[in-house]
Amino acid sequence: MLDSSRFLGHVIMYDLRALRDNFDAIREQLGRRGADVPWDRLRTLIEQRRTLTNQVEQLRHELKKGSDEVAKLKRENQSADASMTAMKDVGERIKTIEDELRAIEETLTDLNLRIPNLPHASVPAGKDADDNKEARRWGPLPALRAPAKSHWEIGEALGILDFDRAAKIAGARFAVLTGAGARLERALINYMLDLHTTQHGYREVLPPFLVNRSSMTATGQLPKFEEDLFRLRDEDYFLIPTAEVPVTNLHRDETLTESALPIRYTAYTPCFRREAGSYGKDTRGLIRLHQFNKVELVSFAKPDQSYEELERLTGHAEAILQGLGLHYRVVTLCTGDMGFSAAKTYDIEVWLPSQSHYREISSCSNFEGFQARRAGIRYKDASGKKGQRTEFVHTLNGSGLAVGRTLVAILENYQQPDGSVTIPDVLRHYMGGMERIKKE
RNA sequence: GGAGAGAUGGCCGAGCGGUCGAAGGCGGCGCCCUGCUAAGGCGUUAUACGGGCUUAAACCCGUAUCGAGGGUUCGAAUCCCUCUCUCUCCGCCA
Repeated sequence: MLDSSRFLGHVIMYDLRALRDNFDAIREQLGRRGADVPWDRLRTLIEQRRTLTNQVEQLRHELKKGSDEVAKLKRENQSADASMTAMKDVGERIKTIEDELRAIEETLTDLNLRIPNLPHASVPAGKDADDNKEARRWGPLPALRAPAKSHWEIGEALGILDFDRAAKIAGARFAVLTGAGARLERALINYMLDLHTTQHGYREVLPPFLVNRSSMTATGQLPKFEEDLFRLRDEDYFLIPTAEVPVTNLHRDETLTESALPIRYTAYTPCFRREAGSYGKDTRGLIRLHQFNKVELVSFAKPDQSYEELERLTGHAEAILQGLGLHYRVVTLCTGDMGFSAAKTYDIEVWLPSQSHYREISSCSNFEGFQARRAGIRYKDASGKKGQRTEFVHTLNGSGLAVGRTLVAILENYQQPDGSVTIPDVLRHYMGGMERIKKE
């Protein structure tokens, strides 16, 4: 099996040739995105690498010729001392240049891995979330018969959410679900997985929740965002921040068969995030936790079909909310608000009555070839005919959905004046027929 | 955790210091033969990067790649070191 520890070698996000040929165009496009890339240094390094590579290849050619000469002379029982001395010198020159080259490639690779993806042409330009464009809304705003309570008020009153004990056993930003709350979370997971596998054509995956450094690098979490991740102290394992990481890496360093595309996976996993830098934000409730559950959708698609696939995948995530009867809207993220690896992203935002706000419950992105290049995921047609190129696939993923936030939306949108919560129809058989959650 | 074995092309498998990008087989592709099929014959069959070239293909030249990274040597698939992974046995464990 191939090992992608070779990341610090030659597999690089931006193909250096493409980067060199389109340097100014890329620089300009990423500038609008707010990328902090040391462009001039990058350009210098690329040129240096090119020069040194040429030199070293020429010398190696010389060395090869010389060594063959030595072999020939020895076979003929002639003295090869002169050639050997000359080649020793060539060998040393090669080594010197190689050392230089190695240092340059190391910095170059590191810089390169920190360059974000190029936004797709259809992405609106903008600085932050305020510049995102609403694409559509679904369903009516819920008409509540009393002032909306927050989900933590509802949940604690019902005895199904316990933040005090979560703080005791773990700390801030953790939650304990009990009784009908725990069951509702489980029901949601099953409902989502069942819908995606039976109606939307995804294959279910249950991946590892810890992954290695290569996997994190492939999907773009590393090297730039290590501080967002939980990492084991004694071994180089990271807790996954999303199932995107293990599931996309399923096909790392593989060449897929063209006719098999698109390949679609869905996975339930817990997700772990340090949430460094979000102090003071969403400190109460289930919205922002160090550990939360998510059902993820991942797709590997042919480049000319990936935007179609993005629409489809987003629709699959929306279908969950529609099934649950929850009002939501879809927004197209602007250049400044997109994640590092994405070329285009739709956020699905569900309505939360207690905040009178839409809150993100899913994020669906097309990464185009960005992750595929880092991860070495290619495809070709299986005919065995000559002349076909193996190309990088496009990868996509989206939450389908964030389970905890879905539970929040249910508690808040289906709360009743008496403090109970009605369970949406589609979940009832997963809840053993329960129709509403009442105080026990 | 302890002891041992191993990693070579799409697959199987040889090679253990030069003539090796790598024998042989299988598979794939092309042509031939054959009424069809089967069998058979001949040939061909890795990838990446750089250059020849102003665009694309073809072709040619160069370099790299035998799990990964370093080292020894004029020369490494072959020798040495480190790491990763796989397998077997023992221990531990859900």
